[in-house]
Amino acid sequence: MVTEALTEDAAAGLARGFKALGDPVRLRLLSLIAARAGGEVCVCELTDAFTLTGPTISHHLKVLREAGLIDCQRRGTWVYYWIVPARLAVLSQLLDVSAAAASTGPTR
Amino acid sequence: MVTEALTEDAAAGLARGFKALGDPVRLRLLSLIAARAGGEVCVCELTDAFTLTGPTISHHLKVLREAGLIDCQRRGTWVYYWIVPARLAVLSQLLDVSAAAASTGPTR
DNA sequence: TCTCTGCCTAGACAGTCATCTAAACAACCG
DNA sequence: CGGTTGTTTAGATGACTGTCTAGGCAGAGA
Repeated sequence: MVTEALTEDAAAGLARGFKALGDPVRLRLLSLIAARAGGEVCVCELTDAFTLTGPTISHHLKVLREAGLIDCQRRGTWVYYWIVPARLAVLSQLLDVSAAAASTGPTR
Repeated sequence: MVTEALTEDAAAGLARGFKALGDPVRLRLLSLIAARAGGEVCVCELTDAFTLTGPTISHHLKVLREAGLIDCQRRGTWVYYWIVPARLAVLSQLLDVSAAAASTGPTR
């Protein structure tokens, strides 16, 4: 099992991802996009799900995008967002490995 | 597959966990504790691994503890910290499920 | 009891963040 | 071309965060 302590650089990269997830609004945005049939969601639908202003939603989407968790494309009038599964998997795996190491006991 | 959108309350609880992970120092602390043979680490060892002051490390440990990710106990002079695997597993699973939903296509 | 060491709390300070309003940009449609 | 709608950018503001220094509490040992 790979349970080495993180290097400073690795921790910084991963923390950027977790930090983006550390806001209830962004988590719900991610969840709304992930749960979406077709995998793509228009911004207007996301905005409707909150009592926040458009610019605020736009800001949160930008944070998620800059963290590599989602990506987007404009098609005509509308902008569509989707999940980047590989990035989520990396973060998930770190937690999974740490939890496993802790619950199954010492590594060495 | 369970890929419902998160409720506001659920998102708030989960975000508290991810927020605690969203700092490089805290991520490294968690990793150091998880990688530790025996599952427990003394604060003094953690402090030595950083160029930060004791109070700063203490602060970060408190944040992790209040997020339910670690727990601690004083035994004589020293305080020992350990991972709470169940909490990490919950966060890991959320990401895993979202990634899976996004990569395998529509849920319905 | 006195002192030493390990750890935490309190308070201060600079930097970051979530949110808003106002304004700009982009695409469609008359 | 002008107007309407969807989305983002810019700037402001109040709140929160990471870090420090100073000081306090807890346990061990002389």
